[in-house]
Amino acid sequence: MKRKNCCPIAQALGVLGDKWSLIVLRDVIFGKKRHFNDLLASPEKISTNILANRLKTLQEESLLCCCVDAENRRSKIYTPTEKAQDLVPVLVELYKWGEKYNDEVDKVNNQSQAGPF
Amino acid sequence: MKRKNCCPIAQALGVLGDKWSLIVLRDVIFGKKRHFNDLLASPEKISTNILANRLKTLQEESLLCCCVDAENRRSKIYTPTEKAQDLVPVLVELYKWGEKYNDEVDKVNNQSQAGPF
DNA sequence: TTAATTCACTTGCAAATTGCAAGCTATCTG
DNA sequence: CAGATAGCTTGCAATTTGCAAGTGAATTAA
Repeated sequence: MKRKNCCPIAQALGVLGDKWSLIVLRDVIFGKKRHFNDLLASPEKISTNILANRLKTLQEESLLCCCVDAENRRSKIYTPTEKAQDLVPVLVELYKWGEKYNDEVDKVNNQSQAGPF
Repeated sequence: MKRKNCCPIAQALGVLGDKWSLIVLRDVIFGKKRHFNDLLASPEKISTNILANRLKTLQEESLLCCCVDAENRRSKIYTPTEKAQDLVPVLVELYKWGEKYNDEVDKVNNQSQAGPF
């Protein structure tokens, strides 16, 4: 989605406003995951074609860089750029908000359903 | 997207991780827009069916509440809840990131294209 | 040295979501 | 009563997503 001449929030969402980009960046930045299969293994269960597509677009947006593992040439190493590291405050605020509100939803759900789920 | 038993970032993105939800919230929170047509008029050009759908889901997520305008009964007033107001830090960090990086892209684009765009 | 395994994808296809245009209903204004 | 207006809804094509299976090169195991 092109968002020329828009406010910075809209411009940021043009890159990050989808279901998976920030999950991948979370794993690369906080989880220090570096390989395709590491990222596949996250509990959110991204599928292989979507992950491949996100890795491509995140490289195009200069958020990730990719190099071949010197010790295992079939393996690629994805690392976050400074531009990606600068998303840490966004991820932290999202974390705090999610923690505050979505855990409350879980509490309510848990209260209405007896049993240890 | 259901994200039970996930990290707070994934839970937050389950609600906010799409192209339009945070744009609508930006307009309601910062732009103080309160009516359907105000929200339609944003430069990002959301379409009517998508806006109606977002307003519905944002109400279901307790991010917006809706009441009928007492002075004009065909008009509805959408207001942000405290849960939505608590997204201000997220929006601010997104704004700062977008300002830092996407304006740079504009600069580069403008340099390569002569003329006052 | 050959066979199986692993890594990082790619492909095919069905389902869901998005975007555009048009229409619709209730209310309000002249 | 005739538009105009606010807030949608509907239809439909295009794009995106999600699942499963397959591919090819590199590596490891027998």
